[in-house]
Amino acid sequence: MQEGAAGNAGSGLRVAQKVKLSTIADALGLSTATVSLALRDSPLVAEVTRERIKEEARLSGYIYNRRAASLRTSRSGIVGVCVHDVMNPFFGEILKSIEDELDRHRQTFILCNHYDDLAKQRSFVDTMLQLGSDGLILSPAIGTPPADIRLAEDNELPVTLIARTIEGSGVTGFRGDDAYGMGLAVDHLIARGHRRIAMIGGTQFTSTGRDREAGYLAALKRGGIEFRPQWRLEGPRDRHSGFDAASQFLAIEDRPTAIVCFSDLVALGVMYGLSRAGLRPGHDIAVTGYDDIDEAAIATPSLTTVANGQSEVGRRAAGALLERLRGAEAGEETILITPELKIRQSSGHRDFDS
Amino acid sequence: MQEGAAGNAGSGLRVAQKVKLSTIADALGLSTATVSLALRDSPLVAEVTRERIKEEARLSGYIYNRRAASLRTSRSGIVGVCVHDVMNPFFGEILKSIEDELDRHRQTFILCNHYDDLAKQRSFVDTMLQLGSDGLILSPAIGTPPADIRLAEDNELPVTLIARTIEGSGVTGFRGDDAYGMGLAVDHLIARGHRRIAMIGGTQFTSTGRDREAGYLAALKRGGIEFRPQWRLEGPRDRHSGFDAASQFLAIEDRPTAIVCFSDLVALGVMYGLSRAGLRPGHDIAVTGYDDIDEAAIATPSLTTVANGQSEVGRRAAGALLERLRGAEAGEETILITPELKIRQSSGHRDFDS
DNA sequence: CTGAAAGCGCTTACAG
DNA sequence: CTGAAAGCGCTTACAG
Repeated sequence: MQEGAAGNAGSGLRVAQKVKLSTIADALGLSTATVSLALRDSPLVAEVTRERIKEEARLSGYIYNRRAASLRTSRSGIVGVCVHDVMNPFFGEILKSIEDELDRHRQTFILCNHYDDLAKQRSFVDTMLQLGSDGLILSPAIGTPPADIRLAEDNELPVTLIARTIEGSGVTGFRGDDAYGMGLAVDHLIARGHRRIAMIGGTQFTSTGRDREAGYLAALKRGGIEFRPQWRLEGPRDRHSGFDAASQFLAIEDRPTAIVCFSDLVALGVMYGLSRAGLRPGHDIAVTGYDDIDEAAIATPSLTTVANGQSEVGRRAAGALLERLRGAEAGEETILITPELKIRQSSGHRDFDS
Repeated sequence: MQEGAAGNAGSGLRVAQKVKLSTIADALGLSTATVSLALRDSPLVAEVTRERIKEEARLSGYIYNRRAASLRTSRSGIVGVCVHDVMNPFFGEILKSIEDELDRHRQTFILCNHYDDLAKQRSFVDTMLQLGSDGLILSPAIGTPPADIRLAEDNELPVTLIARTIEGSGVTGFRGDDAYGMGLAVDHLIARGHRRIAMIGGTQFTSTGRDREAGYLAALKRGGIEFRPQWRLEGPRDRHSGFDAASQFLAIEDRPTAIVCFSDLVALGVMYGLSRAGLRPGHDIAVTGYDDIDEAAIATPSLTTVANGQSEVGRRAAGALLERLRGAEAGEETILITPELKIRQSSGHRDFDS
C-alpha cells in the first residue's frame, strides 16, 4: 500500500526510522527549506535556529542523502580516478597526491584499475557518467581512442589525463618528459664509459613506452653509439617480468655492460634476476631505473634512477581538474614535468671497462 | 526563470540536450514507464518495442541516471572498500579478488585508504552512508571502536571485516590464522637449529600484530627457548621501516641468528638493510616474511614466508557481503583462513650453528 | 502489453 | 529570517 512511507515516526525519536530533513523540520516546527539551509551553514538562517537544527540533526542521527541532493543540484562531489594499477607504486605515489588535493576540497574520490582493458575503462567512465561524477582523472588504457575521452567531455564530465596522453583528445594532460629523462640515464652511463647499453621493458603502445625508447635511442646516437636491435628487450612493465627478462638479457651475444630499464619496478626485478644468476648489479653490470619510487633509495644496491615528479603530476592534475569544476575552460596542452637523474649505487661507483 | 527545464528539445535529436527517459518516451510516443522497463530488459515489454527503445536510447546518447534510480529504489550498486593502504601488496592482492567478485555481480566498488587515521575512516563511512552504498568491506583502522561499525550497520550499511577484526563489532570477519601461521615460521627456524630468533615489526594495536607476536612467543616456548625482550623489535610495518630496523637488529647483543618478520614487506626491507651492512640473508642470517606476496618468490634470496590466503580472504569477504545484500543474516564470527609455510632461500639452505 | 500518477529526499527561486 | 511549492530523473504499484 504505502510502500515508500518510511515516515515521520514522531518528534524526538532516537530510533532508526530513517531520519530525513522533514523529520527534523517536523520535530522543530520548521520547514525543510530552513533545515536544509541551516545544515549547510547558510547565513540566511538565524544563528539560534541553526544551532537548534544542528543539535536535532545530531541527536536524531540524521544522514544527509547525497543522491537526493545531487539529483537536484547536479553536483555530486565525486571525482573518479582510473589508472592501470594502483598497486604499482608509481601510480600509488601519484594517487596519494591527488588524494591530498581532492581531500582538501572535500571531493570524494573513486578509484579504479583498468589493467589496460578498454572495456573495463569504458565501464568505469560509464559509471562515473551515471553517478553524475564531477570529473575524471585518467591514465588512459592502451589503445584508448580520443572518442572515449570526448564522450565523457560531451556529457559534462571533465577529464584530465595523467602519466599517459592521447593524441587529439583535446584535454589537458600531465606527465614527465620521458624522452628527456631517459636521455639523462643513458648519458650518465655513457659518461661512465659504457658503450653497450641495453634497454629492458616498455611497449610501443603507450606514450611513455615510445618516449622513453626514443630518449634511449637519441642518447645513444648523441654518444656516437650505434644501436643494435638485440639490445632492446621490449615488454616488461612490472617486477616479475623484469625478473624474467634478466635471463634473456644474459643470453645476448656480446653482452651489454649496462641496462636502462623502463621503470624502477622493472629494474628491481632485473636486479633480482641478475643476482640470482650470480652477478652483482652495480658492480658487474650497471642498472638504472625510472620513476624514483620510494623503494629505489633503500634497494641494495640502491637504484640509480630518474625522478619523475609523481607528486607534482598528481597535484597539478588534481588542481587543473578542480579549476575546471570552478568553471575554467579546458586546456588542450600536455604539460611536461622535467625529470631529474638520481645517481646511486646500481650504476656503479667507478668506471667500467666496456 | 525555468532553471531546471533542460527539456525535451525535440524528437530525434542527436545533440546533447540531456537525454532522459522522457526524451526517449516522447520521441517514440511511449510512456517513461515503458521505456524504463524496456531498458532493464523487462519481459513485460513487447520484444519489438523493447528493441525500438534500445535503439533510440543508443542513437540519442542516453545516459542512465543512477542517482535518480537509486533515490527511488534505495539500491545504489555501490560497495565501499576501505583498507590501510592499497599500495601495500598484501591489501592489493586482497582487493584484486574482491574486485573480481564484485565485478561479476555488477557492483561498482569504491576504494579508500584510511592510513590508520580514524577520522579519515569515519569520513569514508559517512560518505558511503550518504551515497546509499549497499555495503562496506573494511580492514578497520587502529583503534576503531565497535560503535563505528554499528553506526553503519544501524543505518542499513552491512559491513564485512577483512584482515583485522574487532572485538564486539558483531559482524563477520575474514582473516588468516596469524598466531598459527607465525608459529609455522618459528618452528621451521627452530628445526633448522636456530635458538636465538628475533621478531621484527608489527604493533600491539592491531589483531594481526598481537596474534603474530603471540604465535612467535608460543613457538619459542614450544621449542624450549626462553624469550629475551631485546629480540623483539616492534613497530615496522613497511619496507622502509624494515630497512631501518636492520641496523637496530645488528646492534642487539648476543645477536640472534634468525629473524621472523611481521610481513614480507618488512622482511624485504630488512634484507635490503642486512645486505647493505654486508651480511647475506639466507646465509649469514635467516629471515622469514609473512603474506607470500608476489615478490617473495622472485626476491633474491627468495623469501621464506607464510602464505596468508589473500585471495581467499578477498573472495570470501566479498561473497559474504553479497550474500547479505541478497538478504542473508549477518554472521558474527571471525573466519580464520589457515596459512601455509613456503620454504625458500632466505631461511637458509642448511643448518646454522647457533 | 502500455500509461498515468505518485514519490524517493533533497534544493531553489519566490513570497512574505 | 522563514515557508510553500516545484522539480531533479527515475521506478513502482495500479489500471486498463
